[in-house]
Amino acid sequence: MFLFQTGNSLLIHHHQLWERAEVIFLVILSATREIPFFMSSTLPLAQAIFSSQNSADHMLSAAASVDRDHTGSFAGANRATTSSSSNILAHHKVFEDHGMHKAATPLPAATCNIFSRIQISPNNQTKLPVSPCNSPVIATGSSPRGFKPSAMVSSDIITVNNSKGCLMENTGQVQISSPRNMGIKRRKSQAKKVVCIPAPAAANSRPGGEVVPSDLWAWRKYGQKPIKGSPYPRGYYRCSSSKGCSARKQVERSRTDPNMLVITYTSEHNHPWPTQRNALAGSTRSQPLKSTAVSKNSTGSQSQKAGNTKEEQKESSNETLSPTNIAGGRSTVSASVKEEFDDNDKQMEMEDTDFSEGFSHSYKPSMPDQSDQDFFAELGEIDADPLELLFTHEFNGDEQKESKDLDPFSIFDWSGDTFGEAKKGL
DNA sequence: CGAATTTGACCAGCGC
DNA sequence: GCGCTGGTCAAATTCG
Repeated sequence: MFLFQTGNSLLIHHHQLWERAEVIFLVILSATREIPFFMSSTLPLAQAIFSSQNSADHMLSAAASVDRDHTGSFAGANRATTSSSSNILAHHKVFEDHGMHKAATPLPAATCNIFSRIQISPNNQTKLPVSPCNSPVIATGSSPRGFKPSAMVSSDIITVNNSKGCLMENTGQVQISSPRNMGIKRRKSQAKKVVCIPAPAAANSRPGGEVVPSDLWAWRKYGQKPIKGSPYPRGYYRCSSSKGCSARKQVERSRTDPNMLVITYTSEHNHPWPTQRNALAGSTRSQPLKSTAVSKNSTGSQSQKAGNTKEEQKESSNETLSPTNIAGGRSTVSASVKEEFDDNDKQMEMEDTDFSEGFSHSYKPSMPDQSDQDFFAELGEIDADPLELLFTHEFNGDEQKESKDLDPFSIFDWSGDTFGEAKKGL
């Protein structure tokens, strides 16, 4: 596990069972936003999650649970969010105050911190505190790449007690895309990942407009449909990074919490992770921020309903978030610390520790052999296909090497952005 | 002009 | 069988 403190954010890079190339956690905690951020190595999801943001000045977002050993990592990660340091205490308070339920009064979108519990499975009764509001939660109906998500939040067993939480509507029946083209019947079991993330702040001023958090894949919108029972339309996107790619995603607002976006991924990308250039080249139209639009947004009415699709979606595209955007604002890397486990025992040992104590120490320098500067300096040297790095990496205990390979900044190609510059500054 | 978005139409699954 | 609903197609439109 790596622990970074990046300005107001604490980033925990937790890779477990890396030999499966499936498990990675990134937890970013914000002192000011009080929003825990989890992330999985399920790349598109991670990207989407990672790129989501609640507001322009903080890189935050949410979580994915990927834990072959049941709830270990997930629980640990969540526990981590409740542990010490001023950041974490804030989170802890959030957990307690909300009692895992909806706040009595609606919180501003950017500070919505409703943590509910998700019951993972009949076999695994551990209840994981997960925010349906701020932490994207991923449910997978089936496992991509043969990964068995024993503790990955499984769709058909997930329950969200939070009545206003983001529902994980992944039932046994999974709707798949391209039934006509592929000659495959719909509603058959297929890889499906549901991500629940907080809608970017900009979206909140524009209800009905889907501000789709970007991932590094390029998505092209091919449809939009009003969904019965929901005032918000659902957008249909397919991967445009590669011609034959069948990856699709659906983006809609949670009907129970308009501040949340529910992104459903179906199918897998059949091509390597695109480079930033490619992703940008194939992504949605860029649209420069217009002051008029901004002012309009700033005074936007929440009463707007779905159907104002044209302008909303254009703005959606405009606000498609990128790591650069996320990194924008005040977030700077003030310190970095990483700690790594070379086996599950160590990891569990860490999880068993009192995070309220452990964190305050652990995210302080605990990398005796490598300075923060060296660490990020090495990170900067990474120039490889992050997908390949992620999915071909074998956990060999070479922590330094691994720290490079798993560098989330490299993965998300922060080069040139504020965050990247911050890294260089270290 | 190429690429992305919009949007009505079409089709298939599902429930009654 | 019929209607409803969700998912996709594709022509038209929009934008850089």
